[in-house]
Amino acid sequence: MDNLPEFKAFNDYLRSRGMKFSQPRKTILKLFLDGESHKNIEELVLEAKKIDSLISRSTVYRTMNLLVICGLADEINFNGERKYFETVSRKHHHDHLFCFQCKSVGEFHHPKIETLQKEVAKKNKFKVTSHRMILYGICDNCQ
Amino acid sequence: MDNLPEFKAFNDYLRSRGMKFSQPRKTILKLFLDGESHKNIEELVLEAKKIDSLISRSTVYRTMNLLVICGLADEINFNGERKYFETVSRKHHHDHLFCFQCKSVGEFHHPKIETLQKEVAKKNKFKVTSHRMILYGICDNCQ
DNA sequence: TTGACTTTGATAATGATTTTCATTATTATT
DNA sequence: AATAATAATGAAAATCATTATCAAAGTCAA
Repeated sequence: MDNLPEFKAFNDYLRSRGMKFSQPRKTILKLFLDGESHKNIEELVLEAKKIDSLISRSTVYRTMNLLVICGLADEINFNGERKYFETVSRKHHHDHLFCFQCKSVGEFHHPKIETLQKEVAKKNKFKVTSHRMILYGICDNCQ
Repeated sequence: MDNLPEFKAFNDYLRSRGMKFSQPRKTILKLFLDGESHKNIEELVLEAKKIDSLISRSTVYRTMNLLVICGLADEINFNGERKYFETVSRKHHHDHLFCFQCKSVGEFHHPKIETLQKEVAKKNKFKVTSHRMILYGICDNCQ
């Protein structure tokens, strides 16, 4: 588990600024990487408490913020809903399908759309640093 | 001013459920329709107070929520930033360019992308009710 | 003018997130 | 080991945007 590239990356990041890769941080990183690829704080807190009931909500927030800062996690705001985190490193870029019914988050990737986005950016002389595309609706299961 | 279609629509909506098209509501609707096409609550409150210093933040929130419910306003969440409102009725659908520097909001429309989105939805058996696409970065001016 | 509404502003409540702070852990140095 | 320096933690308080509450004021038909 500890030999995943994210463990090394987070460890490096922390060490490089005199911070520690503590046990709570390891637990939270592990949970973040495992299972469902989109988790919100509430889910992470619940899972963390199952493993170590002493881990506090504060620490989950703090750790997730660190992961975002050091580029290992991405925040996504689905309209209105509470914010979600997803892993950055292991996946290629993708966009989202958000189901209003079951709140599940699907993913898709469409290279042609990416190309057209770049075209749009160029036409508007806009320097894109990131982009986000979300289709809202009802997923196959919920229909 | 009062003969804009939005005034008629809001008036109809309110009357139809025994509500009043009060002066504060008129002022807020006017501000919402005027000028910048993307405004957040803070901007609306400031502008409203300039016109009528008695208008409260509560009334701005309440009125904007009514406008969203009756379909005259749309809420957009740019990642992290506070939520923005935009007019629904007068514009065709479009997507957004959000500048991190000056927080300005540009718009674009690309029919081909829309087509590809529908294609993606179909492939995933996902029933789309709305979608949102935002390019984040630095606008022409700020570069 | 009365009575039955609706609207309003001020204020309190809420919910998610961040900050504070006293305590506990970790680590390097003696 | 003991110590000192610094970081991490949990609990609780603070913050921020938003929503709900409520008493007072406004509207309007009968």
